[in-house]
Amino acid sequence: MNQKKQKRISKSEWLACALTALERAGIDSVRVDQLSRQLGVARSGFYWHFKDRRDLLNHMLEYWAHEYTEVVTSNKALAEGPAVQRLENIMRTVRDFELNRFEAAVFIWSQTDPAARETFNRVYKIRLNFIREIFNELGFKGDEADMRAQLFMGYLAWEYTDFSPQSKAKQDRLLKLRLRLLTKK
Amino acid sequence: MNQKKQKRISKSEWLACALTALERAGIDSVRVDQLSRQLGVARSGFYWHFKDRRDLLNHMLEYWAHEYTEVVTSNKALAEGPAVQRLENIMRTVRDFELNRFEAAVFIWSQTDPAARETFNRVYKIRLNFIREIFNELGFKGDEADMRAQLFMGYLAWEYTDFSPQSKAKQDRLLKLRLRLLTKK
DNA sequence: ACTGTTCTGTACACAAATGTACAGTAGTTT
DNA sequence: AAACTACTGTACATTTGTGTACAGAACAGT
Repeated sequence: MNQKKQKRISKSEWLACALTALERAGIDSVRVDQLSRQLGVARSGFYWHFKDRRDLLNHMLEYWAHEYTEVVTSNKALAEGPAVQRLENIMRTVRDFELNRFEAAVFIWSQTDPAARETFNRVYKIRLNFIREIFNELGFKGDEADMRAQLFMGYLAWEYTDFSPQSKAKQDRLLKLRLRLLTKK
Repeated sequence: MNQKKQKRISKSEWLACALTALERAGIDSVRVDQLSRQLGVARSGFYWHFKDRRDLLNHMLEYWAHEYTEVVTSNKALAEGPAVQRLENIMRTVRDFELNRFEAAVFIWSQTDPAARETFNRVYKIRLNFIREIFNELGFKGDEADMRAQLFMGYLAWEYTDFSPQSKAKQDRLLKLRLRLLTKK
């Protein structure tokens, strides 16, 4: 009955908890102290998994760069079909899996942390090239392709703020309209 | 020679310093302690101007809502001319005065602070209505107007991240192209 | 020169976060 | 069952930040 089951928190659980804090309140709120309290364990366990707080931050960057970019740019399923269809798939994937939920936090983070800045810039180059490539395929070249890729990316990054909450049905209609406009000659 | 001129820091200087910190590293980095060190004075002066840290935060919200929204929505100069011209003026004003420099920080702030959330939502409704109105004038109605206003706003908010640094000349060409696309029937 | 207002420095009490040391417990492998 | 790995709790030293108390300097108006 009263077997005192000891809580055991794995490395990835510490990471997940840290990422949630990052999303909610920015990198400065990612505190070892608070994470341990949220997980209901003592702080010391943290230092078994990570050398120190900095070590955790580096792991977070690595995770973000991989899970929130390569998942799109290296997804076979998203590389098939006609160009317009691929753009739509990307829009839906980002929305459905909330792949943009760390954008603002990581951007702000990148303004003061050189490591974050390096990762952020690298990831954004990859993403932008990836999208521009598709617009090139659609026949847009030079400035015209750059403009559309940036508009597409910029909107996608900011969309998560949900600045204008609306029904799923309406979201869907707007997505379609947006796609049509962005690919219009 | 050695007249010890005492530094005197006004309320608005504390505010400005706090806003810079907000922009650079988010609301959690706005620390009375650090502000005082950056200003080169003791912490105590702060408590003459503000009741406590919370009081400062409220002033920051008020300042942001006013200076970074009403300055656009209540600007007579921006309310003149044909609709397309007005959109271009807004785009240029936002870019030239960097009116979007607090967007990410305030958004993240709004996720944990009810007061910030209230201000953020209020400001975004005003902005969105303001822009949609112009698209309505251009003949876009319903979903079509909503989509364009959101795309316009979303991009504008995210543009400041400067995720793809480019020459002034190119920025200008892209702005023109973007305006044409967003207002295309 | 006098007076009140505006602002600053020093000192104190307290809370929150970091990192280290070390002993110990819970599973896993041999 | 012994040994090993993976983890946890308690305790401690240090740093950083908040807010209060209070004495006093700088300035503006009379």
